[in-house]
Amino acid sequence: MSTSGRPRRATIRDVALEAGVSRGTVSRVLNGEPYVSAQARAAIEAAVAKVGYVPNTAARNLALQRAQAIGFIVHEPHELFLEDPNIGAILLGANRVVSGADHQMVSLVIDSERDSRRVARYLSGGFVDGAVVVSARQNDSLFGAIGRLSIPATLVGRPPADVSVPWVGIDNRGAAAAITGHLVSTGRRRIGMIAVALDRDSGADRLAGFREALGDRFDERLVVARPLYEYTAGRTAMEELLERDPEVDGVFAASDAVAAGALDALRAHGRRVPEDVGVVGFDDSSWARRTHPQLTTVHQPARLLGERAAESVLAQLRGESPEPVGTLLETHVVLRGSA
Amino acid sequence: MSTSGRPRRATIRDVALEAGVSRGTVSRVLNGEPYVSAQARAAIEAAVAKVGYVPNTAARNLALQRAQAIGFIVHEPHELFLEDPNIGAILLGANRVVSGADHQMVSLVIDSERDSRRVARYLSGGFVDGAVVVSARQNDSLFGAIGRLSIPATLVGRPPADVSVPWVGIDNRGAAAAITGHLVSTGRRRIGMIAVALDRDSGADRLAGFREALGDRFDERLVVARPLYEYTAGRTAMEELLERDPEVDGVFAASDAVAAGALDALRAHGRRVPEDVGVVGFDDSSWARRTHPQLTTVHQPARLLGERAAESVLAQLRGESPEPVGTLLETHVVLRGSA
DNA sequence: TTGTAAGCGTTATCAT
DNA sequence: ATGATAACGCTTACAA
Repeated sequence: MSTSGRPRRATIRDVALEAGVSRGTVSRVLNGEPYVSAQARAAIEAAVAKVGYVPNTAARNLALQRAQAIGFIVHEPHELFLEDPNIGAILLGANRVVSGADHQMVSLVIDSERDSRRVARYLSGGFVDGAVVVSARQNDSLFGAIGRLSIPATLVGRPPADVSVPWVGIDNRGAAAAITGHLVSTGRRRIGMIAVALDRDSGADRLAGFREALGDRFDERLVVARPLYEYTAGRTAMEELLERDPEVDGVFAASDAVAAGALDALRAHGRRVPEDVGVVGFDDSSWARRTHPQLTTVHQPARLLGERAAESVLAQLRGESPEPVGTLLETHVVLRGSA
Repeated sequence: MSTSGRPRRATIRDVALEAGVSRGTVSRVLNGEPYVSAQARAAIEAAVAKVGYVPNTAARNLALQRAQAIGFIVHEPHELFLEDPNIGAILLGANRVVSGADHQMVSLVIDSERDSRRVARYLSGGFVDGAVVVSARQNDSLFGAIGRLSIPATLVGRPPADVSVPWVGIDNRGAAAAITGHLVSTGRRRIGMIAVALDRDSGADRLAGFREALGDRFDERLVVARPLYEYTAGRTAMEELLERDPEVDGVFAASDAVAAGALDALRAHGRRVPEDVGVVGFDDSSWARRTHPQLTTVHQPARLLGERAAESVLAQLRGESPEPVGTLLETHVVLRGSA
């Protein structure tokens, strides 16, 4: 009388038994190696089907010392991971090249200290061979983990000065200066900014570009800051801006989602856009075409950023370019109705 | 003269050597087990730090026969995975309970036959202990894989009749009937529908509910179908509807994103909402509050769906409730300005 | 062409 | 309280 638990999953051993060959031969067939008799191959294939064999990847990874998987790590509140079309496009691009290389991309979202530890643990296994890291904070504990594991990683966005790791990004500062310049050149005199995520390179650099473009005209009372790139942040920040100075006639919002919020706040206060105040955004995300009027904004090649980052990780995996190096991708201003 | 490759990662063995104890003791300390001398513990902790030990999860999973990870599988074009706020909310909910149970959630997106195979392979490893499956098609090859692996899985949405697997969902048909009823009861006479994703239970059921609510008044010329829940689908479908019958005074769009598109198409054709035509959506997603006017729609507890699905998988992992069973969550109509 | 056996890094049982 | 040692399922020399 045997107590039967949940049916054990078939292993190579079972296949070998069934086919009347050794495990080594089974493994060879499974991996499409040459030097196996047609006879053995047929028997093994039949046996695989019969016992319902599926390979155990954990064991395989352990033996092979690799996982055929790349992590896509986002350090961002979950809400934003979903709302932010930029991250989405980056993910899309990365996934395209990762699957093209026949690796599996696994997305991991970090939203707390606990998450951070769990992800570090996850990375430490043979679970992923490398990682694309998005929207890390300037002082992210993740950097420590990645360094310790010495696992190939590439950042999207510029890393803090003291960590050296390959990265791809855009010239946030230059782009911000360019679009602010558009506001200036179209005659706006009292220009404010809704600055966001100043704890990240993107946020800080966009503010720097704004300041640079305005020169003497820069008035720090006209910049209001928010922690996250969100629609509602745009609404409330715009309210605050109008309170501080009802005469503002130009606004640079640090992202399109934020600009959309600003637009609605302006409408609520009876301001016409672009007649009374010109508004510009950043990203050229799907938000930009859904506002009324549509947004003048900075086009950022988000998808391409993802592709490049993934390619960089794969290259590192192949042992190429060991030294960290940053790549800047081009941006450009796209003119629509809002300014 | 030794050729030195990339530095090998430290193992338990290295720690044991360094600390002058056996591997067994190290393992015990690492797993916080009792019955270890303070002395040994201290020595081991020092050694761990010194050699920079990080555990190998693949080996651990192999030995333990579990991965502490749950897959979140979305069968959807990547673009939509990002745009669809519903999926986002489901993911959020699932992730909340998965991380709460100290498991890692890994998201896998299927967008091609090749992806499908790769994901099946991935699942087959010791990589995930179970899976939450979202937006599967009625004849999804994934079902085969999951059945073969006999890995605990729970669907979000009703599975096809011939597969028996636990699921959570909403009464799409009843909800669609209810919101269509609102259109009827507010005096709309020529009511059309923009039906979407008829190859999935949600899409088909919403159409069924619409038909049911209209009874004799149902006119199949007034329903135009689209494959995916997208904003642009709403725009073009609304155009088509206006062409087919310029007199339509009510529209049920199968999702809020689609309704938003319809709204913009109506505006472009000089129709006022809700004066000339009433529009209702489905989901009560973030879209619903960003349109002008805001949408009257069906509230669907997306986040809760994700939580329940994840809980169900965890329960199965604990060996509970072996037999498949479906759960329906409540929805309700929320009235805003669009109808 | 095929079988044998030694790893891969953990955990867990059983002595001690 | 701790040390051996046998799994876990797979790959891969090396022998035959």
